[in-house]
Formats: sequence, structure tokens, C-alpha cells
Amino acid sequence: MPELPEVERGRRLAESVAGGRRIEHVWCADDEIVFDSIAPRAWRRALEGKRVEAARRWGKQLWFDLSAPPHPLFHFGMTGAFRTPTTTPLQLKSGPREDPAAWPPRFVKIRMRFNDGGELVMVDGRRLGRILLRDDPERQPPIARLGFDPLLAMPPPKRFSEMLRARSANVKSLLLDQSFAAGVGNWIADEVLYQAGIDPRRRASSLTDAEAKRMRSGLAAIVKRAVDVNADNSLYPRSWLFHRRWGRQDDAKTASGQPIEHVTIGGRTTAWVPSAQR
DNA sequence: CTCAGTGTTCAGTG
DNA sequence: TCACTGAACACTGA
Repeated sequence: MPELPEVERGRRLAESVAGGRRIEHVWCADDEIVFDSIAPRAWRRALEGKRVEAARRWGKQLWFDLSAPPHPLFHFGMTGAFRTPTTTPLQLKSGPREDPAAWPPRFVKIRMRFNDGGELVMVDGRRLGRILLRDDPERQPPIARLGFDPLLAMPPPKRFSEMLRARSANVKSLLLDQSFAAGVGNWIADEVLYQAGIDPRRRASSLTDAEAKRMRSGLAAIVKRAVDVNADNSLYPRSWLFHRRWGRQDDAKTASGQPIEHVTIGGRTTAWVPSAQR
């Protein structure tokens, strides 16, 4: 469920199911990768009997403020998500297809039952997600290393331009750098550059103030819009590159018929429209 | 069988 | 030390 809007969807789901409830029972998969070698026994001790004061998010990191530390910190990796018995899963373009009716779903990593009988589960088919414990999540890594969150703390235009001017990396890689903009992933980065009309290979320091401004407002608008529809990608505007960028098809075109190119930048597939991005 | 896939980390390089 | 690059990680499905 990976980028900012999908993680925010997970946060809202967690808030609605877990917020204000006491965790009565915890079950953990035997998976030392996702749990970073913390044993199931330690997890039960850390969580059971505590109240979930709030579900919070910065970038792609999601955590619970509990009534006492340590607090659980969730990262969804490429294929992680929260599920409850009654919510329909998002279908991502990467990762396994899921049967919406199956309960418990496949690939469950942690299962939490609350004092009102509600249940919340995290799944992760590809095991690139992580579930960690932190005494002070906001002041410790990984959250302490993150840059601004485009939904919660967008820098003002002048500051944003300065941040770009200081970086020699290409703009695509910079957007993916979580210590720059927390929560931006591959499709949002491509969408921002497409809508701002900027060639993804450009060095960040080469952008004009006008280009930086377009990039900033595009980023804010795309993230806000995606969050407003709760990351339901069928509700993203038809004009978005999102709907046409997948699968590396040679004949891919935008809604207005412009050819879409696929190249690898910073190790990631990048979809862009040469006739519209300079 | 091969490879791509909404992500992060770390060793290596300049 | 900093900034950047590419491979590795792990697994499903096309």
C-alpha cells in the first residue's frame, strides 16, 4: 500500500478501528525479517493491555501512540497494508491479487484484537515492510531522518526553491529521496514531473524559480487530491499519467494522445512524456 | 523461465 | 564527510 496516500488510508482505517481502544490480544507471524528479529513474545508484552491513543503518520511511516511506550511503527514496503474484516482492499499494480472476502487474508504479519471486538491486521506479501518498536517514534530513526511531509508540512515556495538549488541529483531521484520529501514514491514523482512539465533527468539545481513553483504546487495538489479520495485510484482524474504509466508498454499514450516513454532513472522505472516535459 | 513491481538500505565510488 | 549509484533484498504474477 506504499505511497503517502495509501499509507494515509491505512492510518485512517487504523484510527477508526483502534483509536481509543485497548489492545486485548496480539498474534504475530514467525517472520524475523518483517519484525526485525523482535520475537512474538516481546510483541505481545509491548502491546497487550495498552490503549491506542492515536494512529499517526509522517511520510510512509505509520505509528500508534500508545498509553505507554514502546510504540509500534509500521512501514508497508511495496505490498504491505492494513485490513479489517469488513473493508475492501485496494488493488495495487504491484504485489499479489487478493480475495476481498477472505478472512484472515493471506500474508498476515500481525493481528490485533481490541476490547470492543474489532480487529486490525497488517499483511505483506513481499516482506519488504517492517514492524518496529520505538520509545519515542518521532525523535528516533527512521522518522527522525525524514524530510517534509507534503500533506502535513509543505515548505513555502521560497524555501522549496532553495532546497532544489542545493541539490545536484536529478529531480526524479530527489523526489524519491525520503530525507527530502517524505511519502513521495515512484508514481507520485512521475505524476508531479509530468504535470509540472519537467524532464525527470534534469538536475534539481538547474530548475528555474517558475519550474520549482510548478513542481511544489503540483506535488501539494496531487497528494491532496489522492488523499481526498482515500487513495481509491479509480477516482483519480482521468488526465493523470497514473492511469497509463504501468507495464512499460511501448505504445502507451496520455489521455491527449502524447507518447509515453519508459526509462530507468535512479534504478526505478520512470514514465514520462518527452513532448510535454522539458 | 524471465522479469517487472506504488520501497529501502548499504557498499562502493568520486 | 557528503552525494550519488547500483545491487540486494523477497516474492508474486504476467
